[in-house]
Amino acid sequence: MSILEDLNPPQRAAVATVEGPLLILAGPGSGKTRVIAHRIAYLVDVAGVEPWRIVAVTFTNKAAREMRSRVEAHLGDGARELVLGTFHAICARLLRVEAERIGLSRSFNIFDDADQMALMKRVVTELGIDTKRFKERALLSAISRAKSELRTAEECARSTADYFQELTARCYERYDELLAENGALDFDDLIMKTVEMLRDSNWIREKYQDRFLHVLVDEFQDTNVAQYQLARLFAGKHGNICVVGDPDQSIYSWRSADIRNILDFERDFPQARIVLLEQNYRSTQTILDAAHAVIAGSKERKQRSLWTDRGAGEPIVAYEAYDGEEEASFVAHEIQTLVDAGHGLSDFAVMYRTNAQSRAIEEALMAAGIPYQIVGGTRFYERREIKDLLAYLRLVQNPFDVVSFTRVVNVPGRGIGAKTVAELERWAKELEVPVYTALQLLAEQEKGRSTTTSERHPIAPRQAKALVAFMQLLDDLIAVSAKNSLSTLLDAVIGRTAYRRYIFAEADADGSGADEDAEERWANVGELQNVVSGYDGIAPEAALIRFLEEVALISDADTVAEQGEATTARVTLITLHSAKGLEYPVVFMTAMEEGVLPHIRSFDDQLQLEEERRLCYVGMTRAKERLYLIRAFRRYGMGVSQHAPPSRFLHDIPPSLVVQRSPVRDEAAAVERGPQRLREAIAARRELPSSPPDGGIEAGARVRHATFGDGVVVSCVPDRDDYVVTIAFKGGAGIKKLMLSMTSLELV
DNA sequence: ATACACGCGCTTTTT
DNA sequence: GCGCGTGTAT
Repeated sequence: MSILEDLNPPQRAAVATVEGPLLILAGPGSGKTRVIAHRIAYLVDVAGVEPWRIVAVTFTNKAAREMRSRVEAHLGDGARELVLGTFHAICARLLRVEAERIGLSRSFNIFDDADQMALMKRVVTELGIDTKRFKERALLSAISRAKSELRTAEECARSTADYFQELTARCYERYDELLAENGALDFDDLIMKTVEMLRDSNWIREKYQDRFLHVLVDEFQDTNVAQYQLARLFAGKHGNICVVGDPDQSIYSWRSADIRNILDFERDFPQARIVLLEQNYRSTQTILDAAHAVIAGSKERKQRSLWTDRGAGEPIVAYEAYDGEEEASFVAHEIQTLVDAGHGLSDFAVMYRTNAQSRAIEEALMAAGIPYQIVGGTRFYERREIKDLLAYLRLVQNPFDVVSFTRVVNVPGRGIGAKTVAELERWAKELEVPVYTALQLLAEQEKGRSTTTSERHPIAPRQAKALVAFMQLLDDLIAVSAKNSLSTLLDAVIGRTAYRRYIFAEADADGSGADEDAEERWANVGELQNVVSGYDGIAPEAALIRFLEEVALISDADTVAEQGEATTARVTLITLHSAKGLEYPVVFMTAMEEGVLPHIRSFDDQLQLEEERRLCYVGMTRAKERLYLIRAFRRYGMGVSQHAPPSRFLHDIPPSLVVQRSPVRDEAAAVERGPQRLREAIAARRELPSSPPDGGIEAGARVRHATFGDGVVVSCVPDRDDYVVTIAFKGGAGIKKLMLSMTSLELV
């Protein structure tokens, strides 16, 4: 039985326990992905289960692709028939198959974040909601939370505890109505509608329960209530449900992920077998010990351990830079040093808490000539030109999509302003028909036909003419789509709208420098044509549906270059959230400061603080060989520069695992930065009270710093919840004065 | 209808 | 320090 051969005993149990419910608690680097792939192969090869009877859910599309290719290694072409994907992708597929039976259009569009916002804007305007007090974002996320707990608008309306909830319920109802009118579903709908479908239709439920003999869910700690219900529904008949997760890596509670699912699983399936994977094959013992020290600070955590036989390895490097800029250049410099020592560029990942932090790192890497890739950030499919063209394609698939309609009805400009659109919408509402239907009526009237059957439209002749032309364009495109490849359709969109001319004409109007921008945007259009050509083998109608679906469900993490992929080697820049599930030989975690990690918005909530801690743990456990924990002494935020105290998580790491470094140790940098620090220290002394503050250190006191050695205090001033102390140190080249955090000092 | 200028609010994390 | 949205001028 070659499938079980190179597995350790718990892994083997996880693979070969075929019948009944199974909970696998898998620590970071414990070979979880491998176990799942082997398990699927085992089910097929040894237990004789047909691949199409297995449904496996992953967290990202990339994980699904990876899983499929791993299973392929065992099963060959049989892997094709597996139902394998994210919850969202699998649900979208099922809903399309069953669409007619549940009163859904088969060509529904999937609304992404921006589409949802656009729709919500309409809702709040319609309902006259004060968006100063109640943000669309907040209302949307309340609705999303409700949907992820399978609560309908009606149910929300029945139990409102305060005004915000009442408002949410009202918005929810209207928002859903608008989605339906637009022939669209949002992300949460994909899950919720599938659950409702399986719950309400005995026939459909039995069909899938009979079909799915085995259900697997990866990253179970990050599923929400609706997703868990769905998994249970799938497994409702045979009860062969296997979930894999790690409560310590639960970092998506803000997206309604619910750790309680793990506890509920044990309750819902009391006979469940539990397997613990605790041997780590990824990191050095030093990295594991440090990560463990951080996560052990978490309350209400079941004691678990993690071990490796890989040896201690390099100590962790803790680096205090002066500011964000210096932090970034340290990263660049360090990467260069390690590259010179033989590392490849793809060995490195720089991780940060917020996307905004990537900027500084990016600039430093660029200046150093180090190639990099940013995961997430401004995504390709969020570029204006791409969204425009996608909106045309979406209109072709579903002309009732008002969000896409308003986006491109006047792009490129064709004399149809907001007022005209509003007029058209009002008329449509009056006739109680969708906007697209109103447009068709208007076109007929303009052609002089059937003026008697409906009320005369209120649009001025010139605008009416423009609208008719737009509808003609749309209808032509729909005709093209019926019997041509996706490429031909996209080319038709670009050609018929003169999109290239539009891009360059817009650049001209803007003035200097914009030409490059236009070139880049046109290149993006070319890239989209490239992507689309990958769908040309598929039948025209199916190709459009599939392409739009895949684009809608694409995620940040999906854009990480896969290992062994034939691209040029690059350093990876990535958020801690997106980094989950990945590993790199060398990891830099930046901005290890109070307010960033943990993030300031989590300060007043114990549960959120715990999640920040887990986020830190996730980041640390990505590292295989070397881990850098970097912070800056002062950092810019919202226009001002402030002193940033070190992250509380750093204090949890035993000092014996860490080597402290700072620019003064790295002498070249010290010479450069010394005078600037001194200037700022003097400036600070002028602005702030100079008397020794309560709880501070008297001027003249002798202190010790881990990096700089012994020194004498020049001044000590309060700065937020710490003191900034200016100290004169005896350095090799005379006396240096530095500003430091008081917490980093020791009195001697 | 389009173009530009100013002011406000804000920044977690994303399928 | 920035992007977005609103308001005003052409």
